[in-house]
Amino acid sequence: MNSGKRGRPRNLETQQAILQAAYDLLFEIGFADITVEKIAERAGVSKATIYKWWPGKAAVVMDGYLSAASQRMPVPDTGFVFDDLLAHATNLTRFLASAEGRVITELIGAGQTDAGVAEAFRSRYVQPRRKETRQIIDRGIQRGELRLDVNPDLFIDLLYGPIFYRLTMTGEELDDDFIKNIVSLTFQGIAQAKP
Amino acid sequence: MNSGKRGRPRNLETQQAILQAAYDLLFEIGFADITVEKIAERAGVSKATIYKWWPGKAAVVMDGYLSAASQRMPVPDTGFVFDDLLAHATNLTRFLASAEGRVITELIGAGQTDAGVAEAFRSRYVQPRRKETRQIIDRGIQRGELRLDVNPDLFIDLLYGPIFYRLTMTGEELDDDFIKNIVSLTFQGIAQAKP
Amino acid sequence: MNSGKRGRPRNLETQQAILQAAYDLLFEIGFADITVEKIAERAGVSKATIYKWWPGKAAVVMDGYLSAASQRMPVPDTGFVFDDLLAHATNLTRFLASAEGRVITELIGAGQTDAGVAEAFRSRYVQPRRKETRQIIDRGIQRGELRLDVNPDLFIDLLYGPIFYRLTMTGEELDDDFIKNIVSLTFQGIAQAKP
Amino acid sequence: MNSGKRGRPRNLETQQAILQAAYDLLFEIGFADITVEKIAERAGVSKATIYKWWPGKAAVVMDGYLSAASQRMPVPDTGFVFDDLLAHATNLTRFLASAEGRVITELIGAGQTDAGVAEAFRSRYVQPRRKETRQIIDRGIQRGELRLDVNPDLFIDLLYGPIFYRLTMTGEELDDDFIKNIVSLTFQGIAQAKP
DNA sequence: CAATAACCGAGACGGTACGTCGCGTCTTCCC
DNA sequence: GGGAAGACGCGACGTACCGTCTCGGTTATTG
Repeated sequence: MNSGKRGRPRNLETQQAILQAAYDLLFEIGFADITVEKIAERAGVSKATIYKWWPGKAAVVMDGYLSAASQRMPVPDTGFVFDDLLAHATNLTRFLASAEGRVITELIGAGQTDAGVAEAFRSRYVQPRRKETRQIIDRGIQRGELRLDVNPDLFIDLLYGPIFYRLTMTGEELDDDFIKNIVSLTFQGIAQAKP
Repeated sequence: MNSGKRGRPRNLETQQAILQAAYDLLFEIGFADITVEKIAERAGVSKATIYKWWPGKAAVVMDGYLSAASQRMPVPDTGFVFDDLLAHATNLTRFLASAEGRVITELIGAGQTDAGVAEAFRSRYVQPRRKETRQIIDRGIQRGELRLDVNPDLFIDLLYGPIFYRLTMTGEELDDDFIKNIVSLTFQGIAQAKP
Repeated sequence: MNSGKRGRPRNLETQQAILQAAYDLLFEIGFADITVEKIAERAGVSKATIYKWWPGKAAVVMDGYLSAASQRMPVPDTGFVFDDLLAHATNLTRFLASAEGRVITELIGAGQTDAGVAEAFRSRYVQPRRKETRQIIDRGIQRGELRLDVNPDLFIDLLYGPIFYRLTMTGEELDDDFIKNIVSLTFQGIAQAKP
Repeated sequence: MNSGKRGRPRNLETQQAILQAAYDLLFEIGFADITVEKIAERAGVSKATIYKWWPGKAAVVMDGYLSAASQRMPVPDTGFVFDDLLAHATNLTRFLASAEGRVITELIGAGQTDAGVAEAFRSRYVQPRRKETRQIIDRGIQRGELRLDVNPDLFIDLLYGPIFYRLTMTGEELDDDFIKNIVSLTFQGIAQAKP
């Protein structure tokens, strides 16, 4: 077993060059046109090295995106859930409407036929984002602004769901108006009924 | 004068054999493992014939699914929007939880990197389903059970969104309980406020 | 079964381009440095096409050599076995001392670890050459110039053996003198003549 | 003062383990399937160590064979050249007909495209064997049993040549009968005896 | 009812990428 | 300072599909 430090150590720069190359190509030519060979060439690395650490193109590219795109979305805190959620959803949507949107979309697509990729996307992208939203929601619950009788994770499904549904299925525009309507509608459901 | 109908006409059976083969393979080996060659072999058809009528594998398979899977979901009509929507959404979810779920999922995935496929999926799958739901919703509006101040298409986004979000992104189970909660929550938003 | 003529027929030029490319490379860069990829590139052909018709590099190259190098050695007929054999062996040796020598040598080498290649070399190179020599020998036997009590194929082993032994094992020069001595000795034997 | 022996000295056992591993593999899987990695693994040695002392696989394997296979063939001395040569050639042939035959054959093959290997084979295998035979022949010459007018090295070519010719080129069986005939013919010549 | 044109199965082909293997080199740690 | 462990660039392997292209043969419509 090699739990010690025998042998030539893995070159960190090499790994990062690979991830960076994958990330760049993702924006330049898109997921479908990426090949392991192109990644290797751009990273100045041999194909074999890539296959040593990742099972295939989808895995490298996903890892490349996930490693680079750690720029956290700011989690607003205005004192009101509604405003917080609206701001957060608007941020997300603008992000998705930019070049990143196509990329995210392709990654989701890749996940539909590759369980490993899907798992990575879930644990490193979806769940963290949900955690952020959970903060906002938990604050709202503590303040008594939101229902107490329903699992709050459902609130997130209700909010994020329509956004990604448009993004991946109907292809309709994700504009600020849409978000405002979604949040409002969602709210009039989840808001504590006034006495 | 050549009024457009010279020569041997296109053999309908051939086309259907291709679509059927594509459809069958979709369930047997999944979208990712399908190849044009396999479709051709199973249909007893030459590859060239397939390429004559479709631009590539994704298109044939999507067409194969869409042509075969025209079994309409029954549109319930109980006299109450809530019950209708709950029944409809439950039907859909059970359908998606079956073997069809994986297939639909793969098709959505394919659409993320293939505009033609996405377009076909939208116009022949998504929009028709939405039309069905529109009927339910329109009846609800006419009966005064639903808000009048919001574009009713958003109701559909709100309802369908979370379902496909779970299906394609979080991978969490789609059980009857989940649907019931989603519909209820959605409703307390879109329902006409009691006086 | 495809005993008929269905499908696009095999392109003869393609096959010949492959064999020609293999043959040329054999002289230009030598057997060891040939790769299937280089043959494919030079022949303007895809690797897959080569692998469709030959099991690997050794087979194509051997076939390429054997197909091109059909230039028969003239079979001399002077009326005397000794002169005929001397002339024939001298021709062969001069041939082997030219650029062809290295090539033949490499092909023999390849045959040592590849049964298919060895078989091809035997049936298409070795045996035909032996047939030629058999003619000379048979004429000698009929004329009563050679022993009748021994299998004449052994004569060929005795004559060709030392030539290829030098070529492949000792590496010593193959000059006309050597051949003259070999033929003479073969004829007269190495034993001291009884007085 | 550094009297030449600083640091850990080269481990002789390591070298021998490498040669032994190469030798064993030669018989187990054959020359073609040997890789430096397999030798290293079997010898419990790192690849780099092998490359430190040999230029490549062919060299190690050849060295491995040559180092291990030093079991000299007994040089018979009956008082008659013919009997001595017949016995010696028969011994050799039986050796070549055993498992060693394939191995020798593969080594000869390797030598055809690798000058270093060929050189090693010649100086450490071919020449020593020839020296042995030279002894027999020299005794025969001194006894007046063999011609004095010809370079005696040619006798060896004449004798060994046909054996290796069969082994490497025609692939025909090397049985005792063949050897007997070859030796006899070599002695008496193929020419019809003059009356 | 024959000519005509399109259809179609079989399958060869040039390409591109795949994922793997072995080479020979290099780096780090351990003895 | 020798040597194992093992990462790495490189180059070739043999395979799989792609999409295209002949072929030979078929089949309906039209003149």
